[in-house]
Amino acid sequence: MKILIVEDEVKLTQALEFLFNKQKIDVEIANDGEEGLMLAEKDIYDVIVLDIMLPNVSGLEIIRIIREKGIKTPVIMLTAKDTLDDKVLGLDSGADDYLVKPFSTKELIARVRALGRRKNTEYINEKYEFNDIAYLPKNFELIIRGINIKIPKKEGDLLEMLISRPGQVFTRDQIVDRLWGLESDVLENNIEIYIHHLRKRLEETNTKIETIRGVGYILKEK
Amino acid sequence: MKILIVEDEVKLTQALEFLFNKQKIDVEIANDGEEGLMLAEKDIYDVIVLDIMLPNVSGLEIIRIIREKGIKTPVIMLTAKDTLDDKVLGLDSGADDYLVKPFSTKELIARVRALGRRKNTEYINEKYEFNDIAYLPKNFELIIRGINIKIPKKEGDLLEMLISRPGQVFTRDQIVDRLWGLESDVLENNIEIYIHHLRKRLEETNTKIETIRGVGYILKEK
DNA sequence: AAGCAACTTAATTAATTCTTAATATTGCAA
DNA sequence: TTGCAATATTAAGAATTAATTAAGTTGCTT
Repeated sequence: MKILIVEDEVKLTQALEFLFNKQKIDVEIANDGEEGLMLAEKDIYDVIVLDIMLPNVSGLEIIRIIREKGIKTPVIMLTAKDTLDDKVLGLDSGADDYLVKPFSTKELIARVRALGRRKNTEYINEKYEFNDIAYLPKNFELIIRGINIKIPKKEGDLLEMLISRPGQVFTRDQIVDRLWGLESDVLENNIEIYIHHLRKRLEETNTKIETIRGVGYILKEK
Repeated sequence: MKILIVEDEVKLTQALEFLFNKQKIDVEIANDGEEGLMLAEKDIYDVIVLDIMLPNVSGLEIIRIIREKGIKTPVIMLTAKDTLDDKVLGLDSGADDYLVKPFSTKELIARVRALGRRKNTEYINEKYEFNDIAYLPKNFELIIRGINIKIPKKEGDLLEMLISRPGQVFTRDQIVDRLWGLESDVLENNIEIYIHHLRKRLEETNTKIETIRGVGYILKEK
């Protein structure tokens, strides 16, 4: 699971990053609204944690914009007591949950987990299932015909991305961003290599990865 | 998605072009009002970004004229703080959104995206449906009798254009402009080739592409 | 510190898509 | 109805993008 935290208090973000990492949850940080919006738009996160009060672009703005764009990633809002407004309370803002500052980090982690796992959300934390395959991100295990196969991390991350929303196209950019981070400059060829590895593993299954030339890849039934 | 930017600051337009391209958004630039109007009239863009203060013809003029002509492309206005007038603020000008200079390029990109994806906009939808066919531009998939067929990009772009407004004639010029860009010098014969490909795909359906001799093509029920 | 697994780079091969070009057909006007 | 311009068809080769293979590097584990 990979989450985005948009929050301008640097100390807090550092602490959260550390705690989430301990829980095997990857974290990307944005320290202002503008950067947060840019990252959120990438549509590569499982959960977004969003402070309302932000420099440049407010949290509510960010939600509005990404929801307009059809991005359905669950959002948890962080609000100070004195900025608690009805929109947030009623979750009309487009957010899925909120926490009032100061909050317990344990509580936040629990809620991130809960949202990441929620039914109806495309991402499910514990186990992804599609067609005749399943994947356990926690142990990087691909399950085919009841047999669990441990696969390398990068392969796992890629598979997780694809299986989290089968039938949806993931662009090469999205894949690079998610697997190698934002300002990485790995050769795009690496995508093809991991796709290749996964395809080999899926050979005997009824599931395939389709190429959308010039765009990206998509997980489908054969 | 393809957008038109009408703005006389060359440095700004160059920067924007670069940034939009990175987001896989095609950009056409006009550096003065006259050229901008000429291009906007072509009615081949998904979004138009329009500076108010322009040499020759003002941005407000351009909107007025294209709206009079029935062109519904969403428009985002760029205004300096000191030329912010009520018309723009109230969006009575015919524009759909506005940004005050200096603006965050990320914000602009976000808003272009939001408008480009808006329902009822002619281009860019999740799914186009007409008669007995449908098209998914994201995956370049044509759906016939419940079967999804992947088609090449150029074919897809052409189909998207036609199916976005069925029953409307698209001129050969519009098609060339949209598929190959303005100063391209591909042989016009290419249009016929792609029309031909699409027709083959539509053979078994109840939908056809009709030739309007000397003008262009139109998507219709058989 | 050696050995192994995972990851990255690089180079080659394969496949698809786009364009050119050459030829055939159609529809319209004189 | 003949001839011309516009459109349709087909085939071939360029160009682009992806797949594959191999070799080298890193970093972890024991």
